[in-house]
Amino acid sequence: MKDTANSELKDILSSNGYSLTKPRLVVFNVLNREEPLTISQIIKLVDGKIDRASTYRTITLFEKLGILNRLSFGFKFKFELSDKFREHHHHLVCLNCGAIEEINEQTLEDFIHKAATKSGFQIQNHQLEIQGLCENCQSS
Amino acid sequence: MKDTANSELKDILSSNGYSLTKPRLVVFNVLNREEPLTISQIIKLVDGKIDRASTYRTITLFEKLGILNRLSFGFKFKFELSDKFREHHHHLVCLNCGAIEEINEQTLEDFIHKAATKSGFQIQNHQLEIQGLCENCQSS
DNA sequence: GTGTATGCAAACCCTTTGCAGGCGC
DNA sequence: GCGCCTGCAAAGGGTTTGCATACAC
Repeated sequence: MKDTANSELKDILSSNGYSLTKPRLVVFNVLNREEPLTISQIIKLVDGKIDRASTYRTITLFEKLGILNRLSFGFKFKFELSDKFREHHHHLVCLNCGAIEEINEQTLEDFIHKAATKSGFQIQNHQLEIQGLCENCQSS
Repeated sequence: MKDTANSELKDILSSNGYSLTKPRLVVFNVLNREEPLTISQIIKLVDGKIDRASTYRTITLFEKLGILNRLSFGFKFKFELSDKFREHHHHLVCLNCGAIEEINEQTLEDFIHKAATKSGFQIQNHQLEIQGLCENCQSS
């Protein structure tokens, strides 16, 4: 699975004229293991291995190539690998404990597409984030 | 309509122990007239009238009091007045010309609530953003 | 070997904070 | 009149950029 992901990454890079370098691999592997991360979390996780500036440049490039998605979590942006590497999904974010749960509902997806198409719009991408209280935090 | 909005604003402020001051009115009026704005757009629009620091403080306060919502638009946050002042809706953002269209579909809302509740989650808020091409830009 | 990517360091910009004076109630 | 709010200016962080060296192909 990991190997598949790495060769997929290499394909995307080289078909766009970029090479697979150490910083790019390091950032990719961090994102491949963890839940959505803020830039500063990514910088901390790769600290000592690669320079901050390279981390920023890599994230910018990955976003341009559609390798990762930028999500808004409350008042911060977080990044996670795109649908090319992970199944398409949305997030339930608990406002109390910060837990992040994924939801994946085909009927919901269909509805979103239907609603947008109705306005003559041609969908390329969408994000849905839901905030509230998870089951554990409702009782407290 | 504008007057209604202004008195509604005053109510929210005073019932929370805050007063209606010039900077707060200026920022509110800018948001009441325009489509979603980034912080730097807001700062530019109120430049000369109020200080940057006050703009930041006002936006922070408004967000805390639920007067405005923070939205993620691509790689920036934008702000617009909350459901208290505008009907609840979502956005269709054109990736080519940047046009922002609003959609408002009750069935979609119901579906989002149903999908989240299924996981035992108690919804408090949600955001949906859809990117693609608007009707005009599809032909070019 | 050639051209791109990295690391380093400095510059830049956005945002926050402390404080004295001014304004809302 | 009292206490909160603003403007100013400075500090603090996060992000970007230029350039010489190192690496990928």
